[in-house]
Amino acid sequence: MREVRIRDTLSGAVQTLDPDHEVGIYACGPTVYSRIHIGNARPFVVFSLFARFLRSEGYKARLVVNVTDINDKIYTAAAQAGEGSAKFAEEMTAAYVEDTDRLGIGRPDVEPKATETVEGIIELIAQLIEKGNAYESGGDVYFRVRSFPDYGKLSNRRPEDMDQGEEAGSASLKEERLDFALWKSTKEGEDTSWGSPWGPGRPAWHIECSVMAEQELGASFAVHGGGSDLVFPHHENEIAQSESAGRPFAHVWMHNGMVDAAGEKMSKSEGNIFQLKEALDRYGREAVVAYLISGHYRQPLAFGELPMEEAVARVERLRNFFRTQAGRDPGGPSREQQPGGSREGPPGSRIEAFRDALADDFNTPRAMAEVFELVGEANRDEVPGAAEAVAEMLDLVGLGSIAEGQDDEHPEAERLMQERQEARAAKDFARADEIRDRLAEMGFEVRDSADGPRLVPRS
RNA sequence: GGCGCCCUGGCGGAGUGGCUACGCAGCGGCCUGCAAAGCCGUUUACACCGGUUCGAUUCCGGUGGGCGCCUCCA
Repeated sequence: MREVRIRDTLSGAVQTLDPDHEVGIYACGPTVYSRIHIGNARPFVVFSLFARFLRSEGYKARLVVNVTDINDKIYTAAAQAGEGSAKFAEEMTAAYVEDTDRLGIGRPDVEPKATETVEGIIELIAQLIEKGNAYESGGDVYFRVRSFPDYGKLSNRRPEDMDQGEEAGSASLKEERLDFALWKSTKEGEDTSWGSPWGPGRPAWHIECSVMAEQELGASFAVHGGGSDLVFPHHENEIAQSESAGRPFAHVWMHNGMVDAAGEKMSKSEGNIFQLKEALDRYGREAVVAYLISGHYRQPLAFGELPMEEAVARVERLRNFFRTQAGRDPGGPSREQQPGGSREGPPGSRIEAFRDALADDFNTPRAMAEVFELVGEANRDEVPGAAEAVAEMLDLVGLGSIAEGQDDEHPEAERLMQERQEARAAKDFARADEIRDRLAEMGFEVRDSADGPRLVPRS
């Protein structure tokens, strides 16, 4: 079991995870008011793979990714679509599950929904009112920011600095403009509503995460994650809510950087979104995952045609590696190598370095460099166990499927390839090339090698 | 205005106080009937100016540029 270090947004320092306790990870999922885009997919991939890595190291990990299915934007989007908001949210949740399923990296352990957490939310709000950290006002409930002295500690800002400018709304029910809503009374045109001590209404934005995190992971858990755009106000407010109620919150805060398009953050309000579904259709799941792990999770990641084509090319290089390895090493002499066996030779030491990189603030690009180092070594000279080692590493980052042979049987193509071999033997190259063109039309590329020709499906 | 992050070879993107990251693309070569795949090579890479140091791309200070958050947002 490796020591795993993560850079913590709250302390600004690198923190080591406690190997003796379950590593509870709560990562903020999407608000389901439209199909998710690649930017939304980044935290899903990062935290899923992080949990997978921890387990492979022998940690007990539990990953919770919520779905926020109560929100102003859902009402708006549902109305535009001419649907009931409950039905609309259900459809968008299903689309989210469908899209993320296609990434092929499994599902989080738990995926709680705000709509199923309302009871616990009301309880927490009541508790905050009782302790003087929140107040009811005209059917709404607000958090009294000044009652929490630590407010601003996560995003490193002082309430005084924020308390500038004019109050936007004229008829605010808040005591102070910094206060934020915990509960909103039902407004005209809103078609879902829950009963509460403050009248019919619904939870506001941040409170659901405080409750869901604690319900699934306990009062004090290891890692809270999400996009860096959530640091303020969302995560700051979660801390305020939970800690004011005397409930210790997350130990480490782990934030992923934004995916941006043409130098600008990709966001629904910017209108520069690229849907995950579209990316999967166009480039394939491996390329999408390979793209998302191509930069360090904390850094911004540029999206575009070029980076995606590069991801496709990387995946293709890996695929070619397995194809030649399969031809070279049919019996698999190193198949008997047990995990944890020899780590001295090239394959073993690469795996060690790969895992070291992931343990060091989940450095996926450094880890992938080890994969490509080994691929290069094994392409140059025979390295026993290389294919297995590369497969093992790729599996850890959700790319294990690349190692699985996908060359389908195709009798007609096989026959043509044989015919071409005969033509080549007879030095009838015109005929051979003609057959190659026909195979190309059928979607196959022919690669000649010392071991004979091979059919490769064109990607 | 406040807080934070970033500026690496043609492009993407790691990293380090002195040692080839890696990937993609181009060019040249090897292999091949041709091609593909693969392999080899590819000419001072670390924004600028100071400082610390035997030595800085790596630490400190400043200048310039970019980005994120401060309002819904992964």
